[in-house]
Amino acid sequence: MPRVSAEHLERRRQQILDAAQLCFARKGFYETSMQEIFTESDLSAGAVYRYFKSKNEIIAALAAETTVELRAAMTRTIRSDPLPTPAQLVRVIAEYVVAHSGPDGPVRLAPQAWALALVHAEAAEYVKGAVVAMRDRWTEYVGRMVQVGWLPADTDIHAVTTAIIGFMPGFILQHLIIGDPDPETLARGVATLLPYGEPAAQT
Amino acid sequence: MPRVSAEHLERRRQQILDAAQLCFARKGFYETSMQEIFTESDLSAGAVYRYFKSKNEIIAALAAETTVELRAAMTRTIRSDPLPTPAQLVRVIAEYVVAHSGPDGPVRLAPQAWALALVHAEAAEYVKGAVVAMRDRWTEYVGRMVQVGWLPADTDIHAVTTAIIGFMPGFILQHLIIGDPDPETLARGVATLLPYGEPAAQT
Amino acid sequence: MPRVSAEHLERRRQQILDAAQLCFARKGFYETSMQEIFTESDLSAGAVYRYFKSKNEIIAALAAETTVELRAAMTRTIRSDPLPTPAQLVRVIAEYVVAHSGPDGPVRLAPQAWALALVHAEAAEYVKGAVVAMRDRWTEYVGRMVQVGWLPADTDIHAVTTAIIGFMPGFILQHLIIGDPDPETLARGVATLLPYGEPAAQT
Amino acid sequence: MPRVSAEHLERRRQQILDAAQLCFARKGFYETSMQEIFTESDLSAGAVYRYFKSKNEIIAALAAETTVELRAAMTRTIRSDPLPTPAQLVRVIAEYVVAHSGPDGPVRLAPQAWALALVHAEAAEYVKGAVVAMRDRWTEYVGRMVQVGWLPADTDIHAVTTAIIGFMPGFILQHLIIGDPDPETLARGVATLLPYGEPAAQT
DNA sequence: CATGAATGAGATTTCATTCAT
DNA sequence: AATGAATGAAATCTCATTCAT
Repeated sequence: MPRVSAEHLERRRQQILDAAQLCFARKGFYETSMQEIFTESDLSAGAVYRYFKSKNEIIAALAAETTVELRAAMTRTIRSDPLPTPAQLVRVIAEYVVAHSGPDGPVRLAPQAWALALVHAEAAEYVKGAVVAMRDRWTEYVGRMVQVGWLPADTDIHAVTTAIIGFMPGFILQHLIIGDPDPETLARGVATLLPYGEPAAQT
Repeated sequence: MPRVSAEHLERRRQQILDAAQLCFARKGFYETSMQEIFTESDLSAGAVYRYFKSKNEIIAALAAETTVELRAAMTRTIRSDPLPTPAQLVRVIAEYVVAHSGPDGPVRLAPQAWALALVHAEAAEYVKGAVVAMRDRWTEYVGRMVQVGWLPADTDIHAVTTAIIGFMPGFILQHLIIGDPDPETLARGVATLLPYGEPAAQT
Repeated sequence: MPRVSAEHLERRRQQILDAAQLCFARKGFYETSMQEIFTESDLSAGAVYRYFKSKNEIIAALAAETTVELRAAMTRTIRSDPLPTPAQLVRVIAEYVVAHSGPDGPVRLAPQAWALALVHAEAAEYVKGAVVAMRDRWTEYVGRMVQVGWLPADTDIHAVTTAIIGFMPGFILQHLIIGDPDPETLARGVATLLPYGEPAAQT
Repeated sequence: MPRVSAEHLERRRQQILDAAQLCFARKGFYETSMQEIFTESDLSAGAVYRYFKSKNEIIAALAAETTVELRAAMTRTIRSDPLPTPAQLVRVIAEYVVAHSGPDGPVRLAPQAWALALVHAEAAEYVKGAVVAMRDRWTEYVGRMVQVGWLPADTDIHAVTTAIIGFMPGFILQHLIIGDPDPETLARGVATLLPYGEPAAQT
């Protein structure tokens, strides 16, 4: 069926990425064979290889695409008015994480991408890109914390970002590995530590 | 009536684990072949397989052992007197991380172990064990924060632990993937957020 | 009632053969993919397969056609008057070889066709046909050598042909593989061995 | 069965090369799959790959080894006393060729190696080496032809070598592709062309 | 106890060919 | 007539593991 539309091509690409994401979330990059991706995507080997030159290229495309949505959610949240408290922000994030951490969920790819970055020079590049992009959102947020007076005017924004960003991987790992914490708990903990804007905090 | 002493056996085991740790830190669990472990350990295939039934068993043994030292450092620190501030504590941790993040360093195994846990049911067990053990240290620390009055008496210790523990994976990932942050910066950021015990904090 | 003219069909066929010849000369029959032929010929897969049933059919068509031109050159030369000396004849051949041995040149197909003939029964047929046709020219030439008295009247023409024909593959292989000999050198060597008609030969 | 002797290793290597030679002679380099070599050699994939890093390495080893014997035969012949006539020399060669041209014979590798050299840069190196080594024997022979007075003292030995060497590939190709000529015929043809030392030649 | 040669299933990728549009 | 997306068999090579010596 040649002469197909650009949409058709894009749909196929997405079909492959969707299948790969499910497989990778379930079994990881290494233990997922290409054969499983063929099966899951209902496509033949040749078809998949028409859209992606290699397994690594699929991984790269997924890594690039996966964090986009989470970043967008963060951007929306930190730009809302009034500025959300840290507890409110991490709650949004944590809820996103919980919602996308099912057995097939894309959040499960994050730790795998981090691990891959340590071992694969090319992967390191794009994973780093995704992490830096995410950190930029946090930097923006910390900047606004200063603006609203929650942090002193002379705050080292970079330093605070370095610290505060940890809430996110901290929650992801606890949720995925231990399983227990819920957004509510995390938000309560953050509210205790950083009681900005709380009614009667830090007497 | 063993021909060789128990020490000998233990020495061999450690020799293999040391070699494996170097290899895994460099290339990851999957891209390290057993052959590389044989070479790095100066042992033959048969010898290695006498001490470990499979590659997975080596991975398991390493994943179980890797965080031992870091946990010990944490325990020492949080039990020291007077109680270190959060900034002081994360600085100790971050310095340990930096010191053990070289191309061969055991800290590089941590993200790989996290990823493995998501994909391998058996691994999930012992990685979870290590993470829980680590979290127990943080729980102890948060408890002491309440004791010294940095946090209210009615603090939800579990919730605060869930939040504060994030500083550690946050720093590990930033350091390993982006490369830039140093313990000094992290400590400054934490001190800004949690200025307990700081000379002239939060006027 | 064909929609397109016979010329059109023939033109397409030739377009494909030309492209294939370039590809095969560069990379050989096996390492040339059909895709490369599609690209080189600016035709689609479907189009090429309309004119040739298979890759083997393209190879066959080319192998059959490649030596046509060289045979024609030989025919012209050996029928010229006066009869060229062996040295003169091989010089003509060698010059043709050199002129058509560029990275794309059709002469590069000859050794590949010889190799193919050893391995592929069908190919063996038409390669043999081409070789026999070429040998017929040499037989004709040797016959004329006898006629002009360079060889005894009772010469075993078949035997001499068997021997003298070797100058051609000898030169082709040396030229393609080693690269050095030039027509001049070959002609001088042949003139030394077979000094018929040379001004002051073989005192 | 570790700790095996060097002979054992050498035997295995040869076992693989022997199997490969049979396969390649029958089906050619490209149409022989590694699986066929495994089967023919009664070895597993892993075993073969312990001795040769790749299929190309097997081809290379064979190409290097195959002409050794023929070269040795030539050397013996051209150094014998009295100096053989060209007809005698080519007869020896042709007999060797016929004896080793069976369906499995190593001579069948020669045209394949020539073709490979045109297409594979690395192969070009060692095939060229083999061809040059062979040509060196002919150069030596032509030198001796001059010494015994069959050729003038001022003969361009290189040029004559370039020409005379052709008898060999000429016979190989005719024998393998057409099938008919026998050493006897070739020798008669050469004797007619180059009647040195013949009882009553060239009246 | 130690060795390391051997196994063989399985991984990724390619490619000639087909056929719906 | 032409397109080119899709097929799926097959190819090369790797690697955890075993066991005769």
